[in-house]
Amino acid sequence: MKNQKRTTIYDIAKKLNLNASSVSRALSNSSNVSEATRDLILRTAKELNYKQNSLASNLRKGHNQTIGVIVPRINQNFFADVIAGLEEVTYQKGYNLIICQSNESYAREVESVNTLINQHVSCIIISVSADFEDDSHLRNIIAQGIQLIQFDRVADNLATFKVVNDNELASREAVSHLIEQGYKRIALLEGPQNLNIFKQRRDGYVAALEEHGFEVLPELMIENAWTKELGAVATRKLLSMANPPDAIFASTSDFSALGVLEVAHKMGVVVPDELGICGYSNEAFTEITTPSITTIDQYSVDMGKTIANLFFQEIKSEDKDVVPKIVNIQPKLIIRSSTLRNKKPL
Amino acid sequence: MKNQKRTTIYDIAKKLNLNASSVSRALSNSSNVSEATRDLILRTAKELNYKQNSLASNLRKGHNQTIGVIVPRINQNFFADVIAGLEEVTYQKGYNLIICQSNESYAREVESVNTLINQHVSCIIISVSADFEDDSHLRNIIAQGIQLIQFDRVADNLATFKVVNDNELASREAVSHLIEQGYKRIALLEGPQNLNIFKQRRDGYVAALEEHGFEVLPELMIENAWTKELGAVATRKLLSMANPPDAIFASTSDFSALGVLEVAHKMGVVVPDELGICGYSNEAFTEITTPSITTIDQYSVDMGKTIANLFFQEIKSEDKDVVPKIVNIQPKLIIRSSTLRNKKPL
DNA sequence: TTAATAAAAGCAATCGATTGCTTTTATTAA
DNA sequence: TTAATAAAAGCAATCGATTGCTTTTATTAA
Repeated sequence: MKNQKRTTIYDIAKKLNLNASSVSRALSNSSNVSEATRDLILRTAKELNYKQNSLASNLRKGHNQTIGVIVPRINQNFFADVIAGLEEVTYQKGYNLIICQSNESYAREVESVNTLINQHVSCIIISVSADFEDDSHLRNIIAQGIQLIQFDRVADNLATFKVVNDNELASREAVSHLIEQGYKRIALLEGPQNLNIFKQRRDGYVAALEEHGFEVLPELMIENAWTKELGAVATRKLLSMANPPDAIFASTSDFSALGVLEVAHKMGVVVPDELGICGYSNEAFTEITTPSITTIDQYSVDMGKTIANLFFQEIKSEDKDVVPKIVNIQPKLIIRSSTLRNKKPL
Repeated sequence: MKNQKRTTIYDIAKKLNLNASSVSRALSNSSNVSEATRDLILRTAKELNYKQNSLASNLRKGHNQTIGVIVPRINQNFFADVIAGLEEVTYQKGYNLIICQSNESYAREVESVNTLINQHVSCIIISVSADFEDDSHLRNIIAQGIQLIQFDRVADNLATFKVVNDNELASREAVSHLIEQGYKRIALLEGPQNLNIFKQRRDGYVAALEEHGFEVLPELMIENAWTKELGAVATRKLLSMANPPDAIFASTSDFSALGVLEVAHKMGVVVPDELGICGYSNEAFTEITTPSITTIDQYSVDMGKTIANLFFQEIKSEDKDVVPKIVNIQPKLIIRSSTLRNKKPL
């Protein structure tokens, strides 16, 4: 059973007393084969259970119908959704996806890039790891003549195609909403600032506060409160302050927001009356917590589709050098109970 | 920039006035190259930014360090977790994953199988689609000399390596738990019976009832209540019966269980006092609903690792024909508030 | 019926890396 | 210093499909 020989075009050619080139042409449905021999070849191919060897074909043709994807974690909802969206489109076009996860490790990200270069993929789609250091590996992708599309977490200094969410806008809208609901002291839970998405969310937070004439208070901005646990820790600290915040924007994730909610419950702080909570990502669970959590939808599956379409429609089809382009997807604030309180007169 | 030539071993050989075979041997670190020339070659390779062409290498060597994966949906938590587990192990071994989603369509599953055969992957890991029809495409994988591992949703009649959960046991434990909590009329929400996992869960349900001397009532077994919406519809119907159930086991998914919970809330049925609810899969949200939902953990990430290890340790290493083996993973009943009521004396 | 043209099929090189075998070079033994 | 041996390097075929070019066969025009 093992290592048995597969049927090749030579087997078919031999059986029919033809040349392999005719078999190849018949199978690829190109010209210069008579109707009769084509039929014969196709029938024989089926009979011998012939399957093309894509390795050989791709090697000869000099391109590979494969796209590489590198994400921090495959089983994080946002990335799983993006990948599902990507697959949906690439499948239609007959392309395969090779998927790697960096596990938030820069070293592993670099290794994955190298593997994908070796595989001669025609495009690499990447969202960088949390401990992203420098972009030399990304530059190497371009140097090897492979298309590069960055998404979500992108390296700012590198001019490539990018598909991102307008994190600053979303953040600004979320904070503005909190202000409109009458919250006065709004805390921010932040992610690592070496990732541009978190910088942008902070920028949006600051912009909204300033826009409404609020003071920006460093003591209300907690770095690295990414997970549920860290969100909980940060909340405990914030709510124990002499002058505690009356709203917390967990700009890192909904998981962080969930940590906030649980601590509030435990400390007997009523949400949304005494504390407003806003998360980020529109995870499925935000709809079913008590109260449900206000959050930001990133249209992740659509983002995947957008990325794939960008490749097929704008990058691949062009022979001339294409000008890198940034697609900015408008995220949407989903207002739920955790921030909806009747506005009290001032 | 486009279609530029990459550095090959011939470029290196030419530059150093050597033969390509020496370059190849130096790069693969095999014998018959002097220390001096090896160093020279490695230095030059780095200098010219040489990257191996895996297509050519794999074609020549006759095997491909790639594993194909086909799942119904990439962004369904269970499958995303399994894939993450797979990737974790295959990455360590220098293997790549090509990932396809069937979108629960049999036709697409067949197509994906063919693509992966063409890619000459060394193994295909599959969980079949909901409208699985027959296993000829799977037999074809074997006929082409490619290893096949089925997981979770498997084709029973085909003897291959399989990694599954003991669905019957899990189901029996869940129903037994409900009975122990004093529930008397336990309804079952079922999935399509052409998938063996759902058949097994039904079997476990029936077995538990019979074990405890309960009657099996067909009117309490609702087919095709897979999603949250269908779970809600089924619940509405069940709770409107003259003699409604006092517990619902949503054996299809936690989403279905969530549908049950929401309808119960709306109809003013108190959970767990008047209605016990048990789901399946241990989705993240089951922990944070009110009340939290009793469910079954499938150890999905571990399952992925188990599958990958099976390939590397038992299948790949053996040269003799290996005997297919079924690995049965013990799922775990996670008891939460939705089924915990104080047992009332009969 | 012959010549001109078009269609069909074959030839051979190619994509890039690998590897069994042979030849050349370097090292050790006689 | 020469012969025997070992190490290093080169030669050439190979993996399977593709494709520009040439040759053969079939078709149409003269």
